[in-house]
Amino acid sequence: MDYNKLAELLFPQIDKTPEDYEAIYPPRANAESGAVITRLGPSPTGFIHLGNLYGAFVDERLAHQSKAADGTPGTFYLRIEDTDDKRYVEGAVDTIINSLKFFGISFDEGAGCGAPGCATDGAPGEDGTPTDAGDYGPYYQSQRGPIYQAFVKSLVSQGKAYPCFLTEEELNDIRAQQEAAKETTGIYGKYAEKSRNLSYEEIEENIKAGKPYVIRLKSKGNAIDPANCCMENGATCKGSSGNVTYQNRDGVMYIIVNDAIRGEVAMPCNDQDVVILKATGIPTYHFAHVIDDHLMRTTHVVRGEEWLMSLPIHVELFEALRFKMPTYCHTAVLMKLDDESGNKRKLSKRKDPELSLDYYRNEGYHPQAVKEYLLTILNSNFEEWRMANPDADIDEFRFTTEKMSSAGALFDLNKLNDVSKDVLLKIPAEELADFMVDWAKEFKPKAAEAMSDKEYLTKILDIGRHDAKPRKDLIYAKQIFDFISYFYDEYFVIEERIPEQVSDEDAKEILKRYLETYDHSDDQSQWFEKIRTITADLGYAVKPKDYKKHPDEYKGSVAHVSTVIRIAVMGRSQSPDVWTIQQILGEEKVRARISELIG
RNA sequence: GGUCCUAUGGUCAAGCGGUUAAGACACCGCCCUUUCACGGCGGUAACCCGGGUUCGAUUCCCGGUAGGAUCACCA
Repeated sequence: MDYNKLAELLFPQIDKTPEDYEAIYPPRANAESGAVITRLGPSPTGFIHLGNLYGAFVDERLAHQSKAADGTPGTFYLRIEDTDDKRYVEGAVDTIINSLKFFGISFDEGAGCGAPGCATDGAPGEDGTPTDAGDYGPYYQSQRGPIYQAFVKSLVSQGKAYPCFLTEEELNDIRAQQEAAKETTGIYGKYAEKSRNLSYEEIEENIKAGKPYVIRLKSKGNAIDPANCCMENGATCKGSSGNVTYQNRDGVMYIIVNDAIRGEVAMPCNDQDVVILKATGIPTYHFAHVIDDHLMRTTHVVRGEEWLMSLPIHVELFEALRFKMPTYCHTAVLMKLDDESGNKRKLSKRKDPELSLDYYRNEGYHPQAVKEYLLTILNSNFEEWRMANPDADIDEFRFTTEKMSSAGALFDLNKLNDVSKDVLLKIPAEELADFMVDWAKEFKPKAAEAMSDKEYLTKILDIGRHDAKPRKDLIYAKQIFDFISYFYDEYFVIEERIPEQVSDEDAKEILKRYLETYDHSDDQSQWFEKIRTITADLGYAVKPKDYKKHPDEYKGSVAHVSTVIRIAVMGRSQSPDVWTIQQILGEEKVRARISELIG
């Protein structure tokens, strides 16, 4: 078989060679001297979830905390993996960029990153989508067809790949047969022979007949010769961290890959003649990954654990193409405890609203809090670091893949809330006020109206935050609004009953006397002194301990008296310091609310 | 089913041949306190099972078990 002739038959329109593309996309200067190049490769389904954020965060940190010899940081770029045309959703790229930007993650390069001057290609459509930026584009896989095909052509001309005309029915039959015989499914070994052994004439005939076909990799399978591949000509599989070795285990050839998160991972070599180019001329993920990450000069591939099992395919592809392998970082899957089974399971799009990034925006979690929480499950030593450096910027933390857990972490809302309390405490009240209003405008418009007085809102949010032991009761916007809603008349309601120690008559009397003696200009101790007086006059204990010790001698204590006032002014029995609240509320409102209750 | 990954309290996790097996969250109790929150102190609670290796295994090896991942012209 003349493979060159076959390649020409299959790809007559392709005139560029791999060498041409190597020249168009030269190695990156920063990566050459140690900087890390990472990428996010989402498919444009429009759904971006916590797992994406988790991965993106790893990518971003890895790239941006690395530096080349001259101090230039690494590069983090966005590549859209839209080889599956069925899944494209309009506006998805904007959604991805904006969602991540909300969490403080931005790209240096790639799809939709439109920095002026350096764009080498445009985003699809003339609909005003931002243009792409960078010298390694196109950044949409759907636009890279000729590039992939040039490499496939080269593979075919070397006899490393071949066309396959198997129909869907034939494929199904083979699978059924394999399943019945309890064999591994797929096209490999003897199942591949039929297509592998097609003569040039047969192929030509099929093509003339218009039969659809795919291009498959001619896998070396177990027959791969370790002495004669990776180790040879230093620039192939033997990657930057020297991370693939072969090992014969009882006649089965294994690859051992050094994963930056998991350490050494051993798997049998690939023996499947996987599809690399679909009938449409578009590559499969496997092929696109290998070509793109090589040509775009990615140094670290961060992706979910679900890709681990296809690593042997990628290794063989890198080998066949003589590319240097990147360092792989296979992250653990985010898990959740299933309510029904009690088992850990992958967070699911359908069942778990907290998987969606929108959930956090809806509830009004601050992006910093989510980020901080993510880091606590991402790197086991982060919490320790945070305790030692409570005020340091999160980016000062030295993130390492070694400290990442390889087991799936359970998502813990409690922990998020706890982290959030501390994060919000460090954000100035004024900024928090803006955050609240922005959130409300989007999710609770009426509340946004209520909170329109920013000065007032700022004072409210700042209550008790500057003491030696500051309050930490602000967690997320929805919760915060519930927490402070009584400051706004339109949301003020009496939610609780007066304590049972206080009779209705006493309650009225307490409020009456409170109102009579109320002086808005009293300082806190003058104000409380008056409450003590009322307390004693009506037969309640001024010291709660006295009541506790001698419950028979008093009706109740100053705590109960205070609660009555609390309910009158706040509508609830639990709140921060009453005096402070009244100062913010203003005399008019205080008097009005109490009068209202006395009737 | 094949292959791979993982296995320390309810959760996240230190540990990397000898420890009273850290810490954080949650939970419970006490203290502080006019309520709540914060804070302080204390408490309940863990090395999946069975074999080896070793003077000694949570730690190393093998086997089970359990959970997860994956077996497409989807990524």
